[in-house]
Amino acid sequence: MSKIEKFVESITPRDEDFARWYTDICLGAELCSYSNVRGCIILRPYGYAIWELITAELDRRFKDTGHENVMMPLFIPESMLQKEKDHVEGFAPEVAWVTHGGDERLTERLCVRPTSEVLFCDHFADIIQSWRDLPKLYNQWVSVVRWEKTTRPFLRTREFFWQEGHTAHATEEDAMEETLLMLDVYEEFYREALAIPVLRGLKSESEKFAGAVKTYTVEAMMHDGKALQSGTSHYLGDGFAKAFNIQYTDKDNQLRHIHQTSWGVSSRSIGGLIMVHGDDEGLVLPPAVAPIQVVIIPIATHKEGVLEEAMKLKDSLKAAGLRVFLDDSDRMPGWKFSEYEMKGVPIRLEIGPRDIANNQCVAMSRDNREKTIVPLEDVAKEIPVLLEALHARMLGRAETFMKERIYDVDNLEDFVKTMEENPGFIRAAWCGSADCEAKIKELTTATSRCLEEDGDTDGSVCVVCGERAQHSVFWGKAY
RNA sequence: CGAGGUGUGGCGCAGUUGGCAGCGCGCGUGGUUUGGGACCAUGAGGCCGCAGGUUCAAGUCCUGUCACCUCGACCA
Repeated sequence: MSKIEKFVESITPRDEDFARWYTDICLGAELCSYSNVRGCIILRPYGYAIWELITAELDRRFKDTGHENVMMPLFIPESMLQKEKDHVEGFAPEVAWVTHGGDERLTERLCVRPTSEVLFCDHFADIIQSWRDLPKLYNQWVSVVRWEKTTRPFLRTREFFWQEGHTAHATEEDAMEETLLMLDVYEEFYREALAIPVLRGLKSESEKFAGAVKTYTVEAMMHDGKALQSGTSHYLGDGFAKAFNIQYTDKDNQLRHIHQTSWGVSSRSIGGLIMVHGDDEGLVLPPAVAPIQVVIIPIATHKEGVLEEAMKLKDSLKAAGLRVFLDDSDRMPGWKFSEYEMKGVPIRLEIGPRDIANNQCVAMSRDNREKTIVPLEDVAKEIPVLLEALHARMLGRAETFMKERIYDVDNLEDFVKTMEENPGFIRAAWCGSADCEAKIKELTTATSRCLEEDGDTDGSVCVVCGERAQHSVFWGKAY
């Protein structure tokens, strides 16, 4: 490790200053740039390429589950936003308003969408008449604006990129099924595409989405033990339908309100990727979302045959369906090693005169720095195997990390002490009262992340008040 | 929104009692190099965040303003 350290001076050690380390990676790996627009970032090509892969992974899953993409307007008239009371109250403090068109003051202010529930509702009211029109399974890929006061790249910016799914169903059962299905999709996406394990479960009343009946969440644990709310799926009930008068004629000729869901994952997931997998050398990307899966670094490019062999390698990997990049620039090899480690490229292939003499190349896996000698003729077959193993190690490592940092606690004193001394989550029983939840937040700054699914509360009592417990809850400090 | 911090070539910084705007990295060109961030030579690049003021003279002093960063309260 000491040998490596001196070559990477530009990045702050992770365990010395986590926040600065995070920023160093965002900038150093060229994911984004700060812009001169306050609170907004510029996604650079490498960062955007990751986002494109994330969107592709999610979009495929949405299509596989029967969803269609649409596009709603960027603006919401004030009167439309105000139709659902809880919803407005939740978002009012952080909406941006358009008051002028050209020189003229608008007769009605337009809000820049912070989320699009009301736009979808307005549209659903227009297109839904009969039970035959249901369900409507829509999604959109857009950016939204929330006027945040404190911002950080990817984790909290005033404009961010996301998908928001909005669905309309005939019955509560159908809508609940959809809500949970999309939670499954998110969990599977995080594990299989991002190699990030998540806790999943229901949000408490105080943590749920403004206007929702129930909010489900997937929560990931970052390397510093803090929680990142990584995706949410809401059962909206028929509250929006009543506010917007969205009714359909059922088979029995009765008018009924629809039941709705909404669900979203944002560019914040890139922040999770950094904070779960990154190390002191930089980013570490799981193959599924790595813009470059294999980088080929030729050694001594001026020597006979080196570039030719490197190009052959590139062609055979490309033919095998991999995203591969050959860096034939005149940088020093050592410089390139550091550069692609910073960028988290899963596998580096070195090929030089010595390798060529032996009809081989050297593959290094980014996550554990292990080198494997691969015969040239086996490259197209062996690299996918290495990539698969790398993904499995990343997921396994993150899973172990999280499991080792979930502490079971049964009294308030231990709760406070554990939260102070150990980064991570606490699992503790809770009576369900908002007062007890607030008490924990006041004492520790930790919040309830989610209620444990099938959590066992038999015979246990609330960690705060000692009343009979209703839920087993995961608590943690959150981003 | 509170508290702090920073604005000087692309980036990181220095600039003393006010007196020629500098250094490192990066960048261009030529050459030698190439298995963990090379070296030599030679170049280019600045309205010192912005606006006032004090002064013979302001990067430096005064007033105002803007932007960004970090940490806290609220949020994907």
